[in-house]
Amino acid sequence: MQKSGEDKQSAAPEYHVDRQVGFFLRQANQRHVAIFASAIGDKLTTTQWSALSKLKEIQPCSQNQLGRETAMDVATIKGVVDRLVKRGFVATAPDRNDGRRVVLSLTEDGLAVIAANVGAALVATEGTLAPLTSGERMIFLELLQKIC
Amino acid sequence: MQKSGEDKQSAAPEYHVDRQVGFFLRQANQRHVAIFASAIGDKLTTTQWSALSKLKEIQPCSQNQLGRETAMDVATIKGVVDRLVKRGFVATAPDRNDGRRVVLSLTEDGLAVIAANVGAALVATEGTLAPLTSGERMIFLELLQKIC
DNA sequence: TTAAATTCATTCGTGTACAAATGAATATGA
DNA sequence: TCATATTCATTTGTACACGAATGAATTTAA
Repeated sequence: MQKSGEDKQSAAPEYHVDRQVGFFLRQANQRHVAIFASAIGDKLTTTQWSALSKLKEIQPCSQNQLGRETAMDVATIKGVVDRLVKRGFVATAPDRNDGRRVVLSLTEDGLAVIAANVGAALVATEGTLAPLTSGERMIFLELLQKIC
Repeated sequence: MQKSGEDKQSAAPEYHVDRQVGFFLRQANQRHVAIFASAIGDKLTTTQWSALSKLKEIQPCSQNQLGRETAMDVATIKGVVDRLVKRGFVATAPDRNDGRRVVLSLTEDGLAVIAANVGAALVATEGTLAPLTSGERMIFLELLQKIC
């Protein structure tokens, strides 16, 4: 007896990696990162841009909190923040009320890079969604959010 | 005069990173990688699985070709293949007709891990798409492919 | 209040991901 | 044929991404 759902004559069940969501998600992300890199003018990565933009919204805040808000691991956000500090976009200071925390804030230069690149960031978003009509974009974004 | 499209009273134009496609794509991919990791039984990453599965389809082939078929950089596919060779899933051999190439093929163990994990890979796909109805899944996959 | 649990930041190790440079081998065209 | 271009694989350097472990600081609950 054959299990239902398998091919007749016990042919190998078909499996194609290149038809799985994961395969597409990885590539879609790769494409967006590439588009973003070519659109942005100050050598900022997508994650660095996320950290800067989010920090502008919620500053001052701790490193781990910024990581949580941007979906980055503690180890990941540390590296990202370190590089932004090194470039002078983010400033760190000890928290008076909590000896564990490092308080992050944007510097003048940090605010300036953000202002200078918001347009490019929007261009990157536009470029990534370019293959879709405006109707498709709305549907896509809605469904994409559901699987986050 | 104000540029059309901006807010009245020269309020700062709104920009939210956490509403951009890139932000969602990164997270969706992260979630899928996590689901895949917990579903798979042999400590295989999503990229390693892609390489193994694709190699089964097109073997024997060169390293760079496998990279192209799986959307991996030459440097990336090298690292992935090296780890698979080290674990005994992939075998390498010099190409008689082309002195530059390294011919890749699956070993017995390689074929075995694939067979042992196809089910888990499908479970991972299912888990990633779980928040969507079957109708939504079809639409989502179609649109996702368009932006790859 | 004090012991246990939690949070914060850091570090280590492994694994993608890609730009750029290199050298060897092959393919192309004048 | 022979110089040019292309392809292949490798290496270096930088940047995410996360598990796991550590130690210090703060919270909590008994």
